[in-house]
Amino acid sequence: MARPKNKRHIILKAASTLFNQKGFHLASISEIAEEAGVGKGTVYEYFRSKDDLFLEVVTYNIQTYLERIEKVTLSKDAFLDQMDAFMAVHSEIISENFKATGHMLHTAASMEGKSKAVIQLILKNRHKVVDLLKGILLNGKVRGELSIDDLDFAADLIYDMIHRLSIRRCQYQLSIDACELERKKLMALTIKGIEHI
Amino acid sequence: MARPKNKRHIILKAASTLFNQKGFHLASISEIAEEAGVGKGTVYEYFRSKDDLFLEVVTYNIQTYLERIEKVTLSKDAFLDQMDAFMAVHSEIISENFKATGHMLHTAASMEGKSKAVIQLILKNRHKVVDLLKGILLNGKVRGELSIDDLDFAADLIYDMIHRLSIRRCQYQLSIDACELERKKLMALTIKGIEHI
Amino acid sequence: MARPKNKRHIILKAASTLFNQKGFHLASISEIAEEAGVGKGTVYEYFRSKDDLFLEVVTYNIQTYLERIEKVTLSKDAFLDQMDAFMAVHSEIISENFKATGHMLHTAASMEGKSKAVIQLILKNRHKVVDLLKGILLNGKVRGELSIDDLDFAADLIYDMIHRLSIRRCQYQLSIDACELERKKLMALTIKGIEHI
Amino acid sequence: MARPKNKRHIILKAASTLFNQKGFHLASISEIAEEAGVGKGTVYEYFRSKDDLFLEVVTYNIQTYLERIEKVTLSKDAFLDQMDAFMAVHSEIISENFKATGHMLHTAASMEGKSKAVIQLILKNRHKVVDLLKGILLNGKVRGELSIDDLDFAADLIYDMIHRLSIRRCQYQLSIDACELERKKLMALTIKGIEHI
DNA sequence: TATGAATGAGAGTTCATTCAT
DNA sequence: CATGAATGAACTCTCATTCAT
Repeated sequence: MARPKNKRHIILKAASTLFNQKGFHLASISEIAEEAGVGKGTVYEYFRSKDDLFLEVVTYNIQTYLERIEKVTLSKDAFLDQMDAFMAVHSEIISENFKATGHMLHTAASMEGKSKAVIQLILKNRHKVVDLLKGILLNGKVRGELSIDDLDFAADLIYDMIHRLSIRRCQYQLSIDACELERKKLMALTIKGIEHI
Repeated sequence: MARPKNKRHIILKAASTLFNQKGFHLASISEIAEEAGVGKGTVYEYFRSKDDLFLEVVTYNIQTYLERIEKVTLSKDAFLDQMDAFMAVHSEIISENFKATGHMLHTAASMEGKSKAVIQLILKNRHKVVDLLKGILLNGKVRGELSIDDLDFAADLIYDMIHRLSIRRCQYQLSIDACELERKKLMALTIKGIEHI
Repeated sequence: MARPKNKRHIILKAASTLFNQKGFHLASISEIAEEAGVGKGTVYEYFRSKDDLFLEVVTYNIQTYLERIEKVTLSKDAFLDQMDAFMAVHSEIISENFKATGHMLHTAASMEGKSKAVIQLILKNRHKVVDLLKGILLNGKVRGELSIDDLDFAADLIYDMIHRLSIRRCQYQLSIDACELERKKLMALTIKGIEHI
Repeated sequence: MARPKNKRHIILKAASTLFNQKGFHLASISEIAEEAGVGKGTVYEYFRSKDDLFLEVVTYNIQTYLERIEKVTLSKDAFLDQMDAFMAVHSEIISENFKATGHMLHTAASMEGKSKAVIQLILKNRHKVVDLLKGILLNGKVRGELSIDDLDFAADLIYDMIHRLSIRRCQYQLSIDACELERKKLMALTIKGIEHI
């Protein structure tokens, strides 16, 4: 079980890289196998089909995402440090997985059967992340750095804002400065409201 | 020139429907032709290639989007009515074009050559819509229903919020009630800020 | 019958030009119609099919060839002048119709049904030209410029030599000088024999 | 690498047969695959494209031609025997590859890019064969069976004569007798000159 | 277990031909 | 007569998947 696991992982990484670079349809099994340094047939030893491989890639990326974001945010104490860390990691991951993410969100429905599994995965992941964010906000409240009542809604909303900012950074290729500016405005706004800007 | 225009339009609609239902790669020319009730070759009488057809579909949908949203929002006077109308139409259109929209945003980069045209189209469209939204906000300010200074930033942000809400409605298949609730919270928040909720 | 004949002729010329430029398969009816300045359907008013059109082009070119070569050679008196004229015109025409000629000779068999007509045409044409050449040789003999007995064989052979030289000029893109040199050697040789060179 | 070479060769032969029978455009990859007894996709495992396959067929046939002609002519001693052998083999090969040969000579120009490679191949081949022929003539001279000075020219010319005779045999479907008669006259003539016939 | 040669369904695209106008 | 929009058969080529080794 030592080697298999390893090879499986190598293929998973290669697939993730290529789904990310070219999207689901334009990434071929041949390329993935080559990228992984294994034979084409070997891919089918570990994954039933291309759809299956894709599903596993999404699963893998989500797990990795959660692990990275948990590790980084929990290593900070202050509310704002945690928020910054969260945003930085989220943005970084979105950037790394941009095309694959886009794909998995938008054409999942056309995968028939497997799609529901993908959607379920994403929803479950979202809940976990929003929960994590809620913990950060609660921490801020406890530490007196923030005064919000509806933490559920706030967490959900802030997650969306952060996600959208990360997506836009990729889609419109925002410069780092532009990104930072938006980020600050965004933070101020979510806390104070538009009227105070 | 009497019929041609008509048939071109029929193919465009069929293509839009199928790109929407299955995404770019899974919607085949054969299917599009069948959906349009024409022969496969006829598609190529009106569009140079599948990529070209896709570009035209995006162009067409964006034009339609702008026309619909302008027409509806300009038929209202009060700020909040305009905002409601904007959100309703945007959400409706996103719902109708969900997959095609997703596709055009996420795999455009892999279309080589045509991709830039698609991205340009989308950016130009975004600017127009954000401008329209700024007009609505300005109207609210003029009417004393709203007091915001940085209209540019506010318009941009609100557009994203609305868009994200619309996307989520499709992705997570939110119920109408859940949607409405989020919408109201969103409106309140963008105006008052999280702290006031 | 005034207009039709004219339009038919225009299409024939256009088809000849394009079959010549691109060969049978790569010259499309659309292009031919465009080159002729008529509608695609019009081609089918005058010719049953593409194969039929091709057959008529070959017929037309052969007739033109015969007319040109007769006219030019009969305008000279001296044997060598006639020979030079013959070679010049033959070479010129081969050059003009290179691809179409090549095509009609080599893939005719794959045209099924029509092929036999084409081959018959070419054979009949060959006999006529060889006869014409025989006349020239006879003239030379009568004028005492040449002493050959087996005129039939000589004419046949010389025709082939001239034809091959013309073909090579096209295939290997011989310079005019190289061509002229070969031509002179050829003339000398056919008359005197290799041993005398 | 044991089997592959073999399958590649089978496909090459099948392609050669069909290009020969129907010409480049009318021989489809499906047919070639069927003739070779393999799947359509298999052809593309061994050859990048139809153009590539065609180029390889031409290369292969030229190599085979050279090998056969060298082997046969070098197995004779007497000048006339060598000449006879040369003519017989050349004629036989032309007959076998008639349409493909015709095609490669006449529509090569329309193959864009690959055409130059084909033309280069043919020219190189011609030089090799003419050299071989020159060797035969030299042999005849050395043995006192022939007295020619300009061997280069003679070899070139004789090659053309032989080629043309072979081509005519196919084009006009000459009977073996007619062919033999022409051949003898041709031999006599090239050596003695028309005037001596 | 690992491989890659073999496959064929299906993709996008072209074009000779037809026919309503 | 003249047209060109419409068609679909047939083409080249790709690629997910299988299976003998």
